[in-house]
Amino acid sequence: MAASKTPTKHKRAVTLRDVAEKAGVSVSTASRALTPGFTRISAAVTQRVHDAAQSLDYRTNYSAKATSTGSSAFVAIVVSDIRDPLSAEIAHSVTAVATAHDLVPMIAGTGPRGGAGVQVLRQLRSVQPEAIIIIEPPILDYDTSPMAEELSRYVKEGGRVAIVGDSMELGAQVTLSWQAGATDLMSGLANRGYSHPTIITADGSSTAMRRWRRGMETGAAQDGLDIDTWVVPCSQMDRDGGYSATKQIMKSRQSTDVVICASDIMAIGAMAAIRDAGLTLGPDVAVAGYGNLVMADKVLHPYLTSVDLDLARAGDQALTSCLDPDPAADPIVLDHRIELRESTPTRR
Amino acid sequence: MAASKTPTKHKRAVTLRDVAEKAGVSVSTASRALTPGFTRISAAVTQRVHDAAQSLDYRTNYSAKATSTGSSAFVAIVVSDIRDPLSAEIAHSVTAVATAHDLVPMIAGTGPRGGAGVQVLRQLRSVQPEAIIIIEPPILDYDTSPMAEELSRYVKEGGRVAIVGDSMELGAQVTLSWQAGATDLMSGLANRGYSHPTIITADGSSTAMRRWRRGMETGAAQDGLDIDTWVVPCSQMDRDGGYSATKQIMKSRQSTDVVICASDIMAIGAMAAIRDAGLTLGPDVAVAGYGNLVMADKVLHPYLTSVDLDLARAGDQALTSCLDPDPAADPIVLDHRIELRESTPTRR
DNA sequence: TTGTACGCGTTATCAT
DNA sequence: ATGATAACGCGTACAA
Repeated sequence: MAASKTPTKHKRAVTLRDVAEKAGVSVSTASRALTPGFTRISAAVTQRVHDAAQSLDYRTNYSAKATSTGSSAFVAIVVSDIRDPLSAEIAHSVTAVATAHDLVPMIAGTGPRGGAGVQVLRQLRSVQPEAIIIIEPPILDYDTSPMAEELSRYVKEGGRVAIVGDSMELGAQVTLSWQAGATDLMSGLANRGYSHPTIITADGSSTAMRRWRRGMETGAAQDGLDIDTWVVPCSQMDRDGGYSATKQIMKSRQSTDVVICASDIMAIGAMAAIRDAGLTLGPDVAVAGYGNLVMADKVLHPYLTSVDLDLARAGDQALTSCLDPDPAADPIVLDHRIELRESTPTRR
Repeated sequence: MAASKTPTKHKRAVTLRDVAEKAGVSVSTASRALTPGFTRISAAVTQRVHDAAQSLDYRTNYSAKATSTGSSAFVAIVVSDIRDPLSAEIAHSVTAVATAHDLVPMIAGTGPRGGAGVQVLRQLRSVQPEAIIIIEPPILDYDTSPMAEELSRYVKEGGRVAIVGDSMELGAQVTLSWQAGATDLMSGLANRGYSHPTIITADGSSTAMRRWRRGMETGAAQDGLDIDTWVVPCSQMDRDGGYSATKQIMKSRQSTDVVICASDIMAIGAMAAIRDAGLTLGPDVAVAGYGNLVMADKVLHPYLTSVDLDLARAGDQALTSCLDPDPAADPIVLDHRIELRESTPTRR
């Protein structure tokens, strides 16, 4: 917690004044020559200044620029844990877009259950980034209102905010396709001949999970199917949770012909449970996941039926729409793409 | 590539001047009152200033502070791809330590093959962070000298650098236990009765892979074992690469009793190949991985024999040692822990 | 087209 | 112990 004892005194880096002197012009002329959009300046001088800058290896001092202009060239990305593959995928797309816009991405983590969230946001407010992008995990097991309050202060100061998730009504909203994707997946499975689906979802007040479940129900209703639901605790949305849930499902609901998991990781556990029970994956009981994570893809490729959530566009949309001067009132719902693969073969 | 067209003009946030006015003191007094280490100031004034700051919800402007002091409270983390689980794990530990030191972590990606690395570093140089931490992937399939050159400029300006990896001789060095860990793993397997190991490694000039291979050879020599080596292209260090390599190994080298993969992901593929060949994993042919990734652990827990590389400490070591005023000359080699699990059962 | 002068918010130096 | 004032590096209105 203590501030670092000996803040490094940087040796004076090359400054704009140095460039100006070397080019034989005033500082302001040098500044203008190096500003891309500037026209009223002679080509000769522009060239001289650029040459000087290059030979001195000059870099603009962002801090100074920020104090001068009031805007900072930073974009802050807040995740709960960067190690979470889904968060990482979205964060990656934000960084890519940010870099393309000459913005410097910063990443901060709130820690488990969003514990350090408020502290992190306070720190970020000191940095005055152009925008703060909040990436929420699909399972949100904590209260987001303290963070929302801190964010609203940032907004009052003119900051832009985008939320990838559903918990806060603040700034630009980008939500993954939890509902429509679920409906389409269910329809797709019905088309492949499945009639007794059991879905594994999570308890708690997660909006994403609620939507997912509703989407599944809608899809089932469209095709006149009954749907069995198995609920696991939020903390069990991993391989082990999927494994034990599936094991019990196969004991208690033997008519089940497909297990649909709310995450790919759980689906991996489900597949293991089916194999360990001596059943054949697919013909006996099929498995579908949700999210189409690169990681799961790497592990199981090309095998697990899943729903691609277009995560790469999530970051793009979030950053673009919250930097957009016109505030798009409605939440942006991302696309999805059903990926029917070998884990759910067509049923005769 | 274009700069964002309309840099947001932030409304004037609360400034130190506002706080000073509200507290009825001068700006400099307010500044001192809010600086933790300051003594020569009356308790009453300190209290008034803190109250004013709190009621106005004042936040220090880091940019202004940076222009004034010349040091910036930032730590930059450079990875090639944040989605890589190994990089993410290390980056996570850096962010945790950085936050504890009141430093703001920034993450930037170099893109595939380090393509945007130089550009990113140039941008970071504009930010003048306290330190830049480079996290290299174990398989380095590109030339790092352009980045090294850019980094050396940063160092000349007084910046601190740490490299988690082996490719650059610059700043503080932290290297994962590629060699000793490999030796220990091989010994551990020999103890469990394995006598015909085949290792799957990657070609190219990766230092990490070279060390790993040497470590394996050392371990094998200690126990008087012969070692078979299978080399795959760098680009094939994934599940599919492990799968097809193992398939061919089992055809051509039927005496193999354990396949040791240079990564957990490849090991997952290897396990699938063994099963698909109708063999029993373990008794017929065993499999070991390397890295003990959380991800692989989640997918296979508690199953795959692997070597834990103490990634959580990597970030800590990197940041701490490069901020340390005394430059530790020797590279820091991290610990490892052999995890012998069910995928390599004791052989009778 | 170019230079002068001032402001951004903060810390550091010198008085008092 | 406190306050006035000068820096820090850069952008920019204004003047030339």
